[in-house]
Amino acid sequence: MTVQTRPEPADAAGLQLDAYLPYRLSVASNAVSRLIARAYEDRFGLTIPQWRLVCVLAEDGPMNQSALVSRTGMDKVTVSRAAQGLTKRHLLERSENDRDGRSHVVALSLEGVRLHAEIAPLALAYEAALISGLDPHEVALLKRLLLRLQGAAGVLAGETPSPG
Amino acid sequence: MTVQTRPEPADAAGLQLDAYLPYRLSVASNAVSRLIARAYEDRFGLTIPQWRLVCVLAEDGPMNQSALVSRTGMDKVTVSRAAQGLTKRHLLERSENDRDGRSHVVALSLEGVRLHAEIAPLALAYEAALISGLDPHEVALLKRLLLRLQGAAGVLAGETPSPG
DNA sequence: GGTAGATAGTTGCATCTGATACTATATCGC
DNA sequence: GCGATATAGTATCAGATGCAACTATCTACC
Repeated sequence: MTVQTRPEPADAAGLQLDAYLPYRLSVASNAVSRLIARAYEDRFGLTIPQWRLVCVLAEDGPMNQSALVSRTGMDKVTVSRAAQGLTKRHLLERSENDRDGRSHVVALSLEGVRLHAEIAPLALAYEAALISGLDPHEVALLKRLLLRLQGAAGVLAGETPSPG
Repeated sequence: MTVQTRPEPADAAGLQLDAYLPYRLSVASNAVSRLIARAYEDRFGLTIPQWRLVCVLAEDGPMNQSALVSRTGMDKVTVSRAAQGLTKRHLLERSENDRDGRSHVVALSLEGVRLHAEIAPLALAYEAALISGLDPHEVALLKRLLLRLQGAAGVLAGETPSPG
């Protein structure tokens, strides 16, 4: 019953895992994410979702959680939990939104701003190390292509096309 | 205490999440993975790790699990569980390795080969849809860059540099 | 040839993740 | 204003993931 498939069936001849884009993408992303996640976790006790919230709030200023959801593309549950964790550490502050009793406005605290300023150079250093030796315009193209893939995946999944 | 950070601290000025490569990579990979995972799960009841094992075994023929680990880069626990799931569905067969009592040789069953031949065209169609409209040599470059990033991440994480 | 350390693979556990269900508030239509 | 529906956010549960510990076997060295 066991089959020695050196020569694979004709139908499947075109498929090689190593050259399969979703595979390459996933493996590369996992490697990079693991690296980054470990750095933030070990040195600052931050998860990736938490770090993303900090970044967005530092860039764009206070907003409510649903704005964070659409801004980061993360699940609302993920955002909620990340915000809770950060609030517990007083890196975030949540104030009542008097225009809408359901939502709260989330903002970085002074300490949160300080942490962001501390991590940002490290984050940039990691990026620089990852792309060292690459042509800058190759990097730009890479980012464009990633956005493109993200958009295509969203469309194929039946989402309303938002990115790309 | 709450801080309105429209103009961010100078240190962090260079960091924009949207342009941050690890972020772009993660978001794109998640979007693509979700799409693919759902397709395989819904239509064939396969997880991504299971599908990878099927691919590798179809390409390279029978091998033991540790070979699958190094070939796919997945954790040995992930490989073990994926192999168990596939074996339960009789898509895989495991035979004793008389040269080494610890390991078993894992091979696709006839049914597994059939399933692979059935899914492969779908997998290729997804890839084609994702990259439609892209210049083929851009795609080639993309794959090269992803390998490069994977290798750089591994090196930075202190692994012995294997890929790239 | 027997013991120490390496390797193959599994199990247990702690964590992360996302889908679903739920509460509270807001908005729309009448 | 009042009821139906939508939205903000949280809680709960199921599944995936990976690390660490474990068992079994193999290899090396004395």
